[in-house]
Amino acid sequence: MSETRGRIVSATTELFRSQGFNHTSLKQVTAQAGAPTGSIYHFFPGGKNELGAAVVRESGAAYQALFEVMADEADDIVDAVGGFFDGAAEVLEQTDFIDICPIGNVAREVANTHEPIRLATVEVFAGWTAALADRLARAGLNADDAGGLADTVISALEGGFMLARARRSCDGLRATGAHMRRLVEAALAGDLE
Amino acid sequence: MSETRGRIVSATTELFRSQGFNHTSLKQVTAQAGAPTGSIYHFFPGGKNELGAAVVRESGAAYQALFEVMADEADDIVDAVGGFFDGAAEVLEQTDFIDICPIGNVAREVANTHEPIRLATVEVFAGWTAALADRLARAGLNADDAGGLADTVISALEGGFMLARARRSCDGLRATGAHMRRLVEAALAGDLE
DNA sequence: GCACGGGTGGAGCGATCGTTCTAGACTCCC
DNA sequence: GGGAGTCTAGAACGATCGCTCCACCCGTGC
Repeated sequence: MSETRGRIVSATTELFRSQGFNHTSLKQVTAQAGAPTGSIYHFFPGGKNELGAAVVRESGAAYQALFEVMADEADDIVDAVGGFFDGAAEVLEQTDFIDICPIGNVAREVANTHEPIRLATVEVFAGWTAALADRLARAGLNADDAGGLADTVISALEGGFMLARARRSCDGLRATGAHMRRLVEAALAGDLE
Repeated sequence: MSETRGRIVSATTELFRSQGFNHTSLKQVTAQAGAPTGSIYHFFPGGKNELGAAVVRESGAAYQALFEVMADEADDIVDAVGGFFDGAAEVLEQTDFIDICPIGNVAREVANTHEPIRLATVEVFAGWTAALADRLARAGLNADDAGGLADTVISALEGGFMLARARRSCDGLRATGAHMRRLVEAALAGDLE
């Protein structure tokens, strides 16, 4: 409805990307969004926690939509997985290693301290792994194996982000993507057990 | 030398584990360590940043030493990798998902905002991947492949921690460990290219 | 023209942050 | 015994935190 709400959410998303949840202040949000404090509390009466949860949910949904589009365009699920890692590496390099997944940032920060936001991250991860597992199952994997493999790919992606950003190099992330590609390939070929 | 310094570092390590860098206040550190503010600034004149960097470096070295011991005791590098994931999952469950790697927590928080700590995380990751790559190379892998595979395993481990802690379940972490085991096995068998 | 409600704008609250500073206790060498 | 240096102890500082509160603007329905 209101475009102000959208500006607040996207400004906060950007700030979470580069500084995480705890290091982002509402003053920074108001400055970057060009919105006053009152508007934040108008749209998010629960304050920073509610805003944080909304950011996690909405940008989580956006990433999932992006994955679906890329997977639809790819030749098969193997290429889709490999392409997602390569695409992420490219974006990371182009943005000077700032444009990292904000959900992963927040997830490790709040898991023990901000229960409502933790639940939002769980929802997002569940959506991602379900979307990937579904495509793996449609490619021929049984449901159990598809779930475990999806968890592995998402774990490697998030951990790869962490390593790439710390090092300011995407070499490891690309190598990880290549290994995930290989892993999916082998699983679909029936080499899993 | 001083046991107070040790108490400060280990108290901070515990706090970083469960709340990360930005959410940990020096007041909490003094309370948990039973040491006054003055002592923190005596041992770490650079304040919170210097303390944080020391915690990253020292607990990073401790994890590396643990890995070396486990790898020495394991039958081979394949079992060592698998065992490390399983051991981590067990510890996570026993500590109600609190005892997670503090370096990974801090790494994503500070990568864009606290350069000295970021450099400490880079050093630690370099030590870990070098230690793992060295064992992979000794098992027969060429140096390039060993480096890429080590990055993949460390990424999957850290990402697996993130997922496990958010979900409060280690199922995905164990599945990821099994896949890493399989990946190392395949690489050593020469199925890499 | 007027009342009303969604939304804007920002001053100011108490609490807490990282840090500084000074005073004192303890240990060791002269 | 005395002086130096190491370490402990915590009060206090300015800055900043998340948040509350209220005055105001403006489009819409009557």
